[in-house]
Amino acid sequence: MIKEGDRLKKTENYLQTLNEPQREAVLHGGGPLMIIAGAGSGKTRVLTFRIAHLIENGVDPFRILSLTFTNKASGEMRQRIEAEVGTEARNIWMGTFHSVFAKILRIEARYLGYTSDFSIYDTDDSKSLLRSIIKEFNLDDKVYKANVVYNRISGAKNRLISAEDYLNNAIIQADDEAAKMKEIGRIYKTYATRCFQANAMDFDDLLFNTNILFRDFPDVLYKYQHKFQHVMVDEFQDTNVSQYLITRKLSAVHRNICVVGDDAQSIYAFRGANIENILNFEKDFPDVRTIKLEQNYRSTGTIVNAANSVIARNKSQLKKETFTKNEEGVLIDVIKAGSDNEEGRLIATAIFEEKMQKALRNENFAILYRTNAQSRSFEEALRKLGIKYRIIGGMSFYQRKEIKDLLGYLRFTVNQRDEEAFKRIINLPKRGIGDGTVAKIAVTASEQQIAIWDVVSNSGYYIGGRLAGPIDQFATLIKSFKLLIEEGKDAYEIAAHIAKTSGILRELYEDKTVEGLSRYENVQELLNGIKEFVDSDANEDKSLSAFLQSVSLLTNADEPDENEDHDRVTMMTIHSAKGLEFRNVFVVGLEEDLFPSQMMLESRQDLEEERRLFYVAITRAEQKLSFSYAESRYQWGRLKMCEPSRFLLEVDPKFLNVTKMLQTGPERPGAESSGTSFVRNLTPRKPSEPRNMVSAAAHTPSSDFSPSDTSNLTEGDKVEHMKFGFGTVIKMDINGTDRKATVKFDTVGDKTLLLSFAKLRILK
DNA sequence: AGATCAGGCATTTTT
DNA sequence: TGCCTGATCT
Repeated sequence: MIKEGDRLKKTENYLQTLNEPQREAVLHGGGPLMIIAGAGSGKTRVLTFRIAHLIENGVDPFRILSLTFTNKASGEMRQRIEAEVGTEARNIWMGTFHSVFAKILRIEARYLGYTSDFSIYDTDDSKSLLRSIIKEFNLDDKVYKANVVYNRISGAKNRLISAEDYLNNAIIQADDEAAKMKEIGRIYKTYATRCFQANAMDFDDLLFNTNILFRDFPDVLYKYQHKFQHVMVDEFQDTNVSQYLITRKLSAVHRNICVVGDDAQSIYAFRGANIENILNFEKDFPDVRTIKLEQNYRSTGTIVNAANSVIARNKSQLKKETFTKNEEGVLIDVIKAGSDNEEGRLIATAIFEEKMQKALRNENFAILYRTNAQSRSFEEALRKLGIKYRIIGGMSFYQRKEIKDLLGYLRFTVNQRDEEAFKRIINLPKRGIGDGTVAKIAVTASEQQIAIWDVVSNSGYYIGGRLAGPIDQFATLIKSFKLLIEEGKDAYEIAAHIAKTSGILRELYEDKTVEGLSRYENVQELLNGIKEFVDSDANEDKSLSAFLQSVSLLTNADEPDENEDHDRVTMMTIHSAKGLEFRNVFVVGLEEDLFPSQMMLESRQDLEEERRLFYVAITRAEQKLSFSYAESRYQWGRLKMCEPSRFLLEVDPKFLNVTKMLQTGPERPGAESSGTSFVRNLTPRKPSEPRNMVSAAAHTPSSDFSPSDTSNLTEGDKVEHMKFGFGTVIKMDINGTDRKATVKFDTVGDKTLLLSFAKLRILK
């Protein structure tokens, strides 16, 4: 326990390390406060100290609500506060909007007609439910695409528009009519009903229902309004209407609301984030104290100024002048590559050299791109140079089939009304219950007006015949799992038992392929994660239900730690890079239509948000920044010629070092070349590949490529390249047979490199 | 019920 | 190009 005297000293100590506006933000006692915090302005330090300061001045941690954007950010902040004030920090209500309000909904579920064991549907579950509704309505799924419908409904929920409101809103109906999707309202309504019947909430419901809860049950609102003496919101620029209304209501009694954000970094409008929230905050709270943190401690002068020169072009923004007292630093390298593959190689080489010259570590570097699909060429290049990397994003651990399968069992064990979990596991592993039978169960349930589980658990009565056997087995299995919950077993004990007993683990264990092994390991990894959850002191509730609630809100930024070595180059989208910083940053793929994204320009016409995204990317760099773009790129297996991005051209040229541009032209179709290769590493085709193909790898003097082929291609076969066409058919002679192949190649200087996969087929 | 195959379609970002 | 879906066969 820290003594009172020590505490005071500590406060004084950290206050001395702050600049004037930072200190004011920390010391601001009550009343609304808005902190506009530029990139790298020590925002997290201020928030941390502010909360620590409140606690040191006698505010009960239980009465502080602190909302952050990611689980990771909240975890880190909690740790830092703990370092200041000790274990009391654990009692702060801190987390993402979704996790905090899921927790509250869990406590108050009965008010809304849910049980506290409600399931949380992830995006996949939601879309799958939508697909089945669209099918049941006999609508054309090419017109009513699950994705589009989902986004429409999600957008409505984020603006607090219920299904009834949606149907009654003339403007929305006219919109849908114009888009030839006038049934969306009906779909929305059925979707909401089905979610409710399934005792399930989707991501948006967690916020939507919290609003309903606070609107319709004043007693509940009263309780939390009085409970939370201080409400803090980080990344305020990325909150949507639904989130904002919750925080406004919660802070209406004590009026101690502190929002922290940077309008220049608002990049989630596509998800309903409303930049107006930050621009209008002063209207909602006329007595707000606004503090601007404008000094950047993170980056060099060049980087800060370049970022400012970009964002200055945006019209809608608050006035703010970010500056730094750091040294000017080096110019921003601009790297021009002929192709995406060359871009990969140039960046990898640049990292390699920089690492050697400056004695840096891999973890000092980050490669930031607009879309996840761009990671491929960098992966290949880094691997070739033996540089370790990690990719954040893409297919999340929790989206893998095997993980969702086991979670499906866990969910259904906790909540037998969970329709999506049911569909997932009813025939897994295969137990002879096909689509037909599942449909029969569903029809019976709706005809008899009973729950699916009632049909399943009494299949002898409702279904009968030979189908009853396997269904009954399934029901017995689930009943035995439910028993474990009633016995009060913890999440790990139950999950481990289910993994074994359900046959999931056995099926994966018997799969000896590389993929099978890795799936098996993933399931083990999930079990480890559950064990950690149960063992952690931070979690009081160790029930399976509590675990499921927490796990469904994890994101790919919260993957289980690959504990091993941390020293890796980080690759991720710019969106995932928010809040992070790296010594050296590469912003890649700066091509028109890619960044700014063509889709964004077509659908939302919002160049400003794209520009803010660029701003976020630039300001991640501490010491050195590089931009790169390719003059041609593979997209959908096709070659595409690219223009440098308008954003790249917007950067004030005095900050740029363009001498690094490589003087090679773009890849051009028709470049002539010839050579000989020998087939090596002949591997059997994967089951998913077409029957008449065999994977093989050949070797050329300059590089590697791997053709796949039909017939009697054997190791040691001589392969002759007659001519290279770029991404076009080339003729080869293998064992006297003519083949056609698609080959990817790259031109560097005057050299032609064969780069990657070629599919060979016999020419007919 | 499950395996196989052909054809269509997609690629923006994520709590 | 490669993945997913739905139709068709066993």
